[in-house]
Amino acid sequence: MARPRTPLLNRELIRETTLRLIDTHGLAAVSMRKIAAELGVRAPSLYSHYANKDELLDDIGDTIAERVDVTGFGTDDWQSALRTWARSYRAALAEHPNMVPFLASSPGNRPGALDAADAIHGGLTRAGWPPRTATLIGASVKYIVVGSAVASFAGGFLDDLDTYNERYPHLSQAHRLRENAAEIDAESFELVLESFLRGLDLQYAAHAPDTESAKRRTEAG
Amino acid sequence: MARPRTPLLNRELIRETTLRLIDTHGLAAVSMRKIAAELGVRAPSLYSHYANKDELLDDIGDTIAERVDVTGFGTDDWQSALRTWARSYRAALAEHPNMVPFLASSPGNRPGALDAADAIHGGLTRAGWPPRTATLIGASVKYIVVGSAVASFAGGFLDDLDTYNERYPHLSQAHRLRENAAEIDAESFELVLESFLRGLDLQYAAHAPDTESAKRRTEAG
DNA sequence: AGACTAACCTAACACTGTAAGGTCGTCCAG
DNA sequence: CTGGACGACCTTACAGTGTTAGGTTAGTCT
Repeated sequence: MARPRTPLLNRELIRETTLRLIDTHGLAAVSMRKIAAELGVRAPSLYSHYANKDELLDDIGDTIAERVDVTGFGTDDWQSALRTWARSYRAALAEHPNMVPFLASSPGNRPGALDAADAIHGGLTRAGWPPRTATLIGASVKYIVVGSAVASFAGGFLDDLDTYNERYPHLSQAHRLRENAAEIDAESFELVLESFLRGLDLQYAAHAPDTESAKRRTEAG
Repeated sequence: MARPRTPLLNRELIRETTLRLIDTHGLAAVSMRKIAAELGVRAPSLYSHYANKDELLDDIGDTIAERVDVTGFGTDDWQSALRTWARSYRAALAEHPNMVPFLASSPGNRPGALDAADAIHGGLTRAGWPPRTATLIGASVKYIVVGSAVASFAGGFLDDLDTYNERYPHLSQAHRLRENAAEIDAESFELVLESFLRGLDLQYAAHAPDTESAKRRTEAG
């Protein structure tokens, strides 16, 4: 075969096929040859559409990052906006857990990420946070989201639970993991996010005293 | 050469050489052949000491994890213990940033991690937290630490800063990154950790009312 | 002394990402 | 309508990967 009448491949098709393979078989098990095979094609043909494997993975990463919602920073109060951002961010990562290691270790300078960072920083400063603090808050929430995705219980924890119950008595209560690991992950994420926001709210009064939240806190204290 | 008079290799030597190579050249650039070359030996010889590459990397991960300090859970109050744990954990990861992607994606069932989890869980329950909540708090702090290591600003962010200043006005203040990226990472980590602990403290009264912290909060409220 | 094991070696396998260059279909300029 | 450029596939091949098999010899144990 040489050039086919109608193209067999395009970026979207390659992207979706690859993501499906990653989701089902894991990141490490996916090679250019296997992607090509799944598409009924030979590996070098993929290079007509992507310069190399990293560019393909980056592109997949971009499509995942598109589902992150930062619109709240234009409309809602800063706490709600952070919540919306964090939850949609976590949901996007949790949808493709096998991509998380790649997303986490690739530098954070994908195009959408900068738009998002700008929206977040703008929203927080408009809400009264000093620019430097806005940067720190943005990084903090990112830590929480990425940490919850990377250090997930669900991402393989204990294989033979029974042996541990004797050796680690304090953990016995925490077990029956694996079945409810996803639940623990979800609850931990909510706990750390909400506790962080509450702790942050206490600090808000000092920075932006002319707001609802600050007033509430001042009256209460 | 066959078997040498005195062994050229041992696990510690291999481990430290490999870690040094990872620290200086990055995880991806380190292969069994390069490790062997650095040791004046051929790659297959390494398999006399480690079953495979993952076992070697796991061993390195264990030595890094040994520097995590969970002794506070036996002596200090729960907040101080969490702080000590989180900071020493972060410091251990920050010492070898190139190992973080591997540590993060490898399952959390290394031997030391279970001892640590047991100590943490035990300390929190003794302090009055319900077992389930203790699990969630442990996971939360882990998220913060791992997230701060993985999503680090210092781990390569912006390459050409100048172009961004025009396109992303809200970020302009956040810049001069790269040079003070490590500083932002450190401050963000402290912010998220301390805010989380403060938010958590508010919740403490409801669970364990007979403690100093709860009393303080009750009197204040 | 003889057997066994340990620690190195060489050679080789299957696999990886990717470069070079061939073939032919499509499209556009003259 | 034709010629050339380009695009999308192909085969072939290269360097590098983790790892296995099997050889050789030094040290250790009976």
